[in-house]
Amino acid sequence: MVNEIRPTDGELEILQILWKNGPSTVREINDLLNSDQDKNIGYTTTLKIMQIMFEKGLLRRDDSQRTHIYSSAVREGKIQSALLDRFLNAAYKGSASKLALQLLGNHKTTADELAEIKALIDQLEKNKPS
Amino acid sequence: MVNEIRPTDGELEILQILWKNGPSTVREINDLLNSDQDKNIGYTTTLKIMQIMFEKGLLRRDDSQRTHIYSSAVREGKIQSALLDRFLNAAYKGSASKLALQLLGNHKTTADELAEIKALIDQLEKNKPS
DNA sequence: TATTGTATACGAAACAATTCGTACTCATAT
DNA sequence: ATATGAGTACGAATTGTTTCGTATACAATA
Repeated sequence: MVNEIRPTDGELEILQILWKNGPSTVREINDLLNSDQDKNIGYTTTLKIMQIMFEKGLLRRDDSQRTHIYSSAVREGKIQSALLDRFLNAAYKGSASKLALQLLGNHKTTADELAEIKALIDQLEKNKPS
Repeated sequence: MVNEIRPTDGELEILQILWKNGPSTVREINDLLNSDQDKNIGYTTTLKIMQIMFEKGLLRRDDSQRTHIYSSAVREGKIQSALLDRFLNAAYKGSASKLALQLLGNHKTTADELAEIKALIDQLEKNKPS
C-alpha cells in the first residue's frame, strides 16, 4: 500500500511546504511556490494540483469555511522512505552502500552530521556483530 | 548540462542493463526486461523507447549492420550523481545527512559495507578537521 | 442592491511517457 | 524467385501531469 504512494515532483513541493508550515490555504502555498524567482505558477494550477492530491488521498481538506484549509495526509518520513526505496532500486539497483558512498563523497556534510552518521553505524554494528 | 539529463524509470532500467552488459541489441534488452516475471513488454515498445533515448542523446547506436547495436552514451556514476542530487533536493530538501540516516536505518547493510562507509567518513573527517 | 475581489469547480489543452499495431526492409532458406 | 522471419520506422491511442481559461459562489463594501 505504501508502495503506491507516488507523489510527483510538483506534488512533493507542495507536501514539503505543508510539512514545514502546517495546514495552509491554496493561496499561501501558491505564494510560497512562486517565491522562488523565475517561477510563476498560476493560482488555479496550484489549486488543481491540490484538488487532485486531495482525491488521491495525499492531502486532507477542511472545507467548513469558504476558504479551504489543506494539510498533508501523509507523514514526511513515510513518504521519504517509500521514495528512497524506489530511488535506491531504480538508480542503484538496491545497493544502499553504493548510494551512501556517493552521497557522502559528493555532498558537503558537516562534521556534526558525519559524527551523527558514524554513531548510527557504530550502533548498527553493535547489534549485528559480523 | 548534466542537470538536464532526466532518464525516466523505464529508461533507467534500460541503462542499467547496458551499463552491466555493454552494447546490446533491442532484442537482448527486451528479453532481459521481460525476464522479470509478471512483466511483458512488447518488442516494439522497447524499440521505441530506445529510439527516443537515442534522440535524447542517452544512447549511442551502431547502425552499420541491419541489426542495430545500442550502447549507453552516459556514464553510470554521472547519471547517478545527477539523479541523486535531484532526489536529495526533491525529497529531503538537500539534507544529505537526513537521507543517509534514513538509508542506513531502513536498509539492511552488510558489516563490510558499514565498515566501508565508516572508512570513508574517517577520511572525510581527516580532510576536514572541524 | 450592485460592484468588486477572492474563492472554488470544471473542463480542455499541451506535453511527455508508454504502449503497440502496422508497414516496410532485407537476409536467408526453400 | 519467393516465402518466412527478424529487424526498424512510423504513427496513433492511452494515461498522467501540468497548465490555465472560464464559470460560478459568495462576502464585503460602496
